[in-house]
Amino acid sequence: MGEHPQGDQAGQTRDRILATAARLFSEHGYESTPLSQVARESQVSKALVLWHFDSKEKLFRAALGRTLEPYFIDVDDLSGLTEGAQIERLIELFYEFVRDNVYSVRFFFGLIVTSERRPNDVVERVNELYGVFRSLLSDIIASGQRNGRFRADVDPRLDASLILAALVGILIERFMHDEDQSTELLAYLKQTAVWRLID
Amino acid sequence: MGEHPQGDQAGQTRDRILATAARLFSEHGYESTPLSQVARESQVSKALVLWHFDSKEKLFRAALGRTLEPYFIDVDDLSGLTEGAQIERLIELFYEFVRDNVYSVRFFFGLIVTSERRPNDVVERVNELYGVFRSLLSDIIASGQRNGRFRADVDPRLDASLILAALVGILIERFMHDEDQSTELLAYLKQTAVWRLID
DNA sequence: GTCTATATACAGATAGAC
DNA sequence: GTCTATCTGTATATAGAC
Repeated sequence: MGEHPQGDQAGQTRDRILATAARLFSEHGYESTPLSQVARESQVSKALVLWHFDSKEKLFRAALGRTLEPYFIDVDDLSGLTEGAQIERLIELFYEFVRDNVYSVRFFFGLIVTSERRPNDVVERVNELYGVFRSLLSDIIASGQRNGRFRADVDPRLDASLILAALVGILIERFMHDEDQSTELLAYLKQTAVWRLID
Repeated sequence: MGEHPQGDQAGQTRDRILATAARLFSEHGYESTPLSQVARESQVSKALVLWHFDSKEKLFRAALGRTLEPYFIDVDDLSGLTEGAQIERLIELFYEFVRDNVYSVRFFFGLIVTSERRPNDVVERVNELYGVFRSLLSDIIASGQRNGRFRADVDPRLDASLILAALVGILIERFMHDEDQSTELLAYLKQTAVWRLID
C-alpha cells in the first residue's frame, strides 16, 4: 500500500490526516495551507504528518486521490425514457453532482484555471468524466435523429458539447453570485436544449 | 495620487514595478510570487518595492487595478446589422476580448473560483461587464421580437444569459485543453443561437 | 528615491528520544 | 507511530546610509 507498513489498527491516524488535508487544500489551496495547520486540525504533530507522507507535495497528491473518489456519474435507468426526457435527466444529474461536490469541484476548477500545480491525472480524470457525459448526450441525440424524433440537421457531437458548455457556464455563474437565479437558467436550458432539437 | 509625492520624471520606476507585479501575479498568483521576484524583474531592490507600495498586499491591489484597465467592451457599429448579425457580432467580440486577455481573464477566474483573496471591486467590475453584455444581447433579442424577426416565445433575458453561459463554458474548455476545437464550437454556437430564435 | 544590511516570522523538513 | 527540539531556507518588512 503506502510507503510505510501499517500495524493492526490500520491507518486510522493516517486517514484522519488525509481527510483533513483534502478538506483544507480544497478550501484554501496548496500554497495557503501550511503543514502546521493540517497537523493542528488533525491533532497530531507536523513531524507525524511528514512521517506518513514524506513531503507536502506527496501529501497533496494523496489528498487529490481522496478528493477524486466520489467522482463518478451514476447513470441510472434512462432506458424507459424518450430521448428528450433522457437529455433532461442527464442535465439534472450533472447539476446534482456539482451541487453535491461544490467544494471539490470549485477546487479542481481552481487547479485547472490557475494552471500551476496541475497534476495530469486530475485533468485526465476530469476530462474522462466530461467525455463520458458528452458521449452519452451525443448518443442520445443521434438516437433521436435515427427514429425521427429529432431534426436531422444538427450535429450530435457539437450539440452535446454546447449543452455541456452551457452547463459549465451556469456553474461558473453560481460560483460568482453564490446562490442566484441559476436554477431558473438551468430549467430554461433543459427546456430549450430539447425543444431546439424537436422543431 | 499614491502614498508618496512624486518628482519630475513621474513614477517611471514605480510604474515599471507595477507592470511587473501585474504580470507576475497574473501568471503565478499571489502566494507564488515573492517580492524578491518582482524586485528582480523590475531591476530594483525589494526595499524599493515596499517603499513605493508599503506592503505586498497593497502592491497586489494596485496591480489589480492595472490589470483591469483594458477591461471594457468596444461595441462598434452594430447599427447597420440585422438582429441576427448583431448577436453573431457580439459573440465574436466576447471571444476576441477573451483571446486578447487570456492571461488576466484566467487570473480573474482563478481569483473568483478559489474564493480566497477575492476583492469586491474586482468581482463587481467583472459582474458589471457581464451585465453590460447580457443587457446588450437581451435588448437585441427583444428588438428582434418586436419587429417579428424572432419568435415570440423565448425569454430575452434568459436566452441572453444562456448564450453567455455557453460562451463562458467554451472558454473554460479552452483553458482545459489549451487550443482545441473550441473555435468550431464557437461557430456552432453563433449558428444555433440565432437559428433557434428564427424558426 | 534607492540602496545594503538586518530583523523577525514562519515555512518545510530532519534528528533522535520514547 | 508519535513526539519535542532543531535545522535551514526564504518570506515580508524595517533601519538607516547615501
